[in-house]
Amino acid sequence: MKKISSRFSIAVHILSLIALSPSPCTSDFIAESVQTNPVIIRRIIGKLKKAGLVQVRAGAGGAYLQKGLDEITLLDVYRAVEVVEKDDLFNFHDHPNPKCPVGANIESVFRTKMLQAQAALEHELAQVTLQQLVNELSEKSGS
Amino acid sequence: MKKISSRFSIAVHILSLIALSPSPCTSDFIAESVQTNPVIIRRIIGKLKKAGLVQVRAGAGGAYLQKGLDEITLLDVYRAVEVVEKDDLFNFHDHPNPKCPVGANIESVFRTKMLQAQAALEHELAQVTLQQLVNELSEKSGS
DNA sequence: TTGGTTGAAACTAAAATGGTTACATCGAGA
DNA sequence: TCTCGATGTAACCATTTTAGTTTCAACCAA
Repeated sequence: MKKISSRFSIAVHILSLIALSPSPCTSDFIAESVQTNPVIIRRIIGKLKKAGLVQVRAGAGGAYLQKGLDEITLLDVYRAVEVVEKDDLFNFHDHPNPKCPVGANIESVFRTKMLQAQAALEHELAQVTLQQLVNELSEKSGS
Repeated sequence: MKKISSRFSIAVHILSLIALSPSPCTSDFIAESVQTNPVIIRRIIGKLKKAGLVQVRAGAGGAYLQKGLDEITLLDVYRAVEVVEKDDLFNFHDHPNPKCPVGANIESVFRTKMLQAQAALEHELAQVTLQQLVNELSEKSGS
């Protein structure tokens, strides 16, 4: 395949950093923790902003959470960074031959199964809030 | 992201075709139902063969199932076509900064959650056998 | 022996990703 | 008000993956 983009993991990293850092989080500061280019960070923050998860102080600099940590789930982040379009994790091959009994019906049958699998994945993501994640992070860095 | 390769859906198509077709399934015949190039089909059949799911008559032509329909799950197929490496659906960004409390620990915390989500997806795939899928296909094409 | 088939290599085109540079714009503080 | 740092984009580039195509040697059954 291809894996799910690292945008997702970077976005989670960014949000955790904003949540835990007392100082204002500029894209430069965040880029140093993620170890990538500040533009990459800004691009992802842009998506998080569009999803209403964070807010950015233009000019002054720094990103801030727009919701409580326990109001943001991993699914929200996953959706925000457009890891996949809704209901579209699995690629289907285009236009099977409709004259063939298998080709004519495989799509709808297979798609149903795939939607179930995808729903299971998303359900799992929806179970985890950033609050839980940050708590675990704090425990680890504390010990 | 990127979506999960259509190899997966094509592989399922191929196996269903083999299961349902009375005549021998050559890559040309299959390619016509899938509506793609025969070489694409052979490449995927090669992977299914490596996974022990099908067997091919070299020279003569035609692919045949090597296991019972109820012994093959969608997870088997998913793994066979190497949709993703094991435990690797989600991409993690490389080398976060270990000097940062978040960067140092985000990977292990996040990865745990991702493995759970991936396990949920794979569990769902493991629930569906080709037998079920073929049954549903038959019902549809019969009606 | 011949014809149809597989298996594999080599190549192409398109798309997605991650990364980089450059720059206009904004806004808070001196 | 001016300046400096930060954001938001656009434009580019290299790499990887995918899907598709052509070509051809090897194989085997009739």
